[in-house]
Amino acid sequence: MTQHLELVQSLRQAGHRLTPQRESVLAVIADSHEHLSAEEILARVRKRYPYLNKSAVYRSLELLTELGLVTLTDLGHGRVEYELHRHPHHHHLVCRKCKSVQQIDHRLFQNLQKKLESDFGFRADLDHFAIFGTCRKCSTRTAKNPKRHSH
Amino acid sequence: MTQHLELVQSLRQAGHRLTPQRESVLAVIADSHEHLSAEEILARVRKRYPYLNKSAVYRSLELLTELGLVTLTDLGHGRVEYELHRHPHHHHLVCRKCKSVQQIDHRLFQNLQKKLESDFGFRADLDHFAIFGTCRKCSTRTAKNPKRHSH
DNA sequence: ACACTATTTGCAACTGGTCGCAATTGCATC
DNA sequence: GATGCAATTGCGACCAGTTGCAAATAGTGT
Ligand SMILES: [Mn+2]
Ligand SMILES: [Mn+2]
Ligand SMILES: [Zn+2]
Ligand SMILES: [Zn+2]
Repeated sequence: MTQHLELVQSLRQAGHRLTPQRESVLAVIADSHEHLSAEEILARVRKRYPYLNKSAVYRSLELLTELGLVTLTDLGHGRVEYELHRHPHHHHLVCRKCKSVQQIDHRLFQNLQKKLESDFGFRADLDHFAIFGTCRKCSTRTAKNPKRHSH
Repeated sequence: MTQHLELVQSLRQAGHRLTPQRESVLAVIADSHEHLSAEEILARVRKRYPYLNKSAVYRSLELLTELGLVTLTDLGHGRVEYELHRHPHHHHLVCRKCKSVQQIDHRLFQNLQKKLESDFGFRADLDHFAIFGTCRKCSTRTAKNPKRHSH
């Protein structure tokens, strides 16, 4: 597993320990190509490593996020979702009506990011944002026909 | 109270009822010039109107937000914070190190907002965003001197 | 291989926020 | 100003996530 080496290095470098809990949480996230909730991560880890506690999952996720290996966001599904932090990173447009989630490129945020740095000296962490609003389908549908939304 | 009329109109127009709970929640928010947590709102309302339930506060806040009278955001203080939705709206830069909160103008987001609409047909709700990162002070401090942060 | 200890884990209690449901009430109509 | 009823509230149970603390363990040194 290519992620394993990166994990060990990052942990060592910051003075943390490599525990089976952390290792297995990262493995589950690295193996998935969707956003995963903490509950889902816990369930998947337990298939291979049954003695894992809820707190350990949350604490591992927090650490992996600090180390930059994992990224999280609230996509409006009632719980936070986690994903491997791949480069270049991406963001999401979430429709409040049909709940669709669309991926967008980080480049759209680069102007804003530069302006915040030049105007305020503020270095914004803009990885994995969720922007809520109304998607094209739902805008046009409600404009002409006041019917119920669908996914 | 100038907000009262606006509330009554908005409620009626959308087929909602004017209850003392909703009225007093809005009054507390309108009287404050800071961000308030739900807990703080509950405490302030109870000074005048002691029989108010936690659920009623959250449900009133949800409705007032839908009606566009109130806006909320998570500024990283462990609970969501509410504020009267004044125009033009504003956003915040939150420093992860010193926890400082800085206000910025909505105009910084207008290019992004237009691009999302033109490229994806997505109408983004961009009122009252919180952007996390590192402020100027904390960037320069950690660059030259690896000391503890302050507020 | 063994001892040492600071870090990490498991657990249970707690917190902020949501939800289902029965009791209450705003408001429309007479 | 009384009646009727859908909208709203209060309440308690619940859910996702956090925290304090005692027990366990990764990693260092011998
Ligand atoms: Mn994503
Ligand atoms: Mn604000
Ligand atoms: Zn949509
Ligand atoms: Zn700072």
